[in-house]
Amino acid sequence: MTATTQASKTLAPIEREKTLGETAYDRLKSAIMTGAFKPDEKVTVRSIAGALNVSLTPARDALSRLITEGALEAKGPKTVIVPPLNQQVLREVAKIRIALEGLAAEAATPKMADRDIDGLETIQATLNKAMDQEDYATVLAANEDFHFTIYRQSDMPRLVSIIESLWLRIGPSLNLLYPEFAIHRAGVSNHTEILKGLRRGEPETVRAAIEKDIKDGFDSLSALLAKQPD
Amino acid sequence: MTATTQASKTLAPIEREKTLGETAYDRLKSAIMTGAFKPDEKVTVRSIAGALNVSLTPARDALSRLITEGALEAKGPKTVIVPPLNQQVLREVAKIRIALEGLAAEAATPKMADRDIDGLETIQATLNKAMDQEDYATVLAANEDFHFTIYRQSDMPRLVSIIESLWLRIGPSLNLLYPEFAIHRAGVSNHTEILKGLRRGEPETVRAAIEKDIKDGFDSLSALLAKQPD
DNA sequence: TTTCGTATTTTGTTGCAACAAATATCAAAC
DNA sequence: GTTTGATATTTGTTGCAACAAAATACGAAA
Repeated sequence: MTATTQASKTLAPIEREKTLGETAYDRLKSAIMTGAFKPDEKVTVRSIAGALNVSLTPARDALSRLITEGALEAKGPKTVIVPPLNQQVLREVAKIRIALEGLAAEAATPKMADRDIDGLETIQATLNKAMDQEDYATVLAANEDFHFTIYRQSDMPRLVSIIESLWLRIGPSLNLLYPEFAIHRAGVSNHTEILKGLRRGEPETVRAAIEKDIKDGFDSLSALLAKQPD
Repeated sequence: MTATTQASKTLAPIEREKTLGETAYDRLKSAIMTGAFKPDEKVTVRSIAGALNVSLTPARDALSRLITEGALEAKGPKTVIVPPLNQQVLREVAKIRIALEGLAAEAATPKMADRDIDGLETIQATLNKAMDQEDYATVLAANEDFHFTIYRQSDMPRLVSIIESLWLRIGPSLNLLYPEFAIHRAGVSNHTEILKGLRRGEPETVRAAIEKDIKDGFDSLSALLAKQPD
């Protein structure tokens, strides 16, 4: 056995430093997702560049990618905004989410090991606790964690990344409309049902519960949106 | 009635000249879709810039967006390729397509007017004729036209653009594997069934036919892929 | 107070150069 | 022939300046 073969068992591949553009993209994406920008807020290349302390190039890079993904929207020729949510967009996104997250959940179910489900229950405990403490930022983060921990087990990376872009589309408004949204505690019973289905290894049960979770969320958001001044 | 109101009925909005980056993106996308690049072929910023006669900036812009969409793939830190299709990717894309194109077709059915369906039949005639003449480039273009003419009627623009990115993912290989693929003439009877369902206004019929069309295409491609040297 | 035209400022786009890193090339040694 | 290693070339990234176009602020007129 040669040295290289031995090494290959020990050494992890060198973590390649991401490019500035990539980092800017990640940071911006996460900022949008956690509601750092309000819907309709203007986002300029120079403001991003300044905030991240990089030149125009990587900032522009990040913006352009987020626009392609639909997380940002070109309103005028020189104005990029965080797209606001209206009933029509919300309805469309909900329909797509039901189709795709249902698919992901169904595919993931047979691949979830018991320890994976244990992890999910830990996440759900975090969510519940944060809900009691009215720590809504943590609630949202835990909810996202809960869903994507399942989806990632589907072994369908392209599917997961499409779902991500859909979440990105409602993230800003979700953050804005919380805490009102949270009062309903809509998700709790659905999550319990999801966990039950996973334990039993019943893909159809999990799919149904996921679909109901999305529908409930849609109803709450839709109602809130209707009351919104605009 | 004022002059502006009259004008609004006659004047189309001024066609805003696209940016170079945008144009580069469109051109590159269409080139990929029509199989101008072979799978695994390397694509460099400078080669694109040279071919389109623009500087690095717009070319880089276009590349970066296509990578985000998954139409191109970063292999190494400095190598971008047209992603080759393997069984696993093909299977995943097929599952997503069935979910999404089924949804789009179902949503589009009640919104298709008779004249829209007439247009579809014209497209299908073009497809059949091109098939007889073994003009496969036209066959592929007509097939794409047929599907997206339906999907666009769904009035779900985000859904359509996700579907587009999925087609982009298999486009290059599809072009490569034609004409063998075409021999099966797989799509013809499915398209007939789609048209029938549309005429009758039966969303479920259309969905089923679309799903079968995708499945048949998947089977053919999968078989061809299995015989592929690589 | 509102509307409209003008001036000022802000902003995106594009090209380009410099740099570092990755890739390709090729000759020598086994 | 195959592998190794050094060298040369190609390549992506980043910052920056110049420009044109758009957004904004401002002020005058109604």
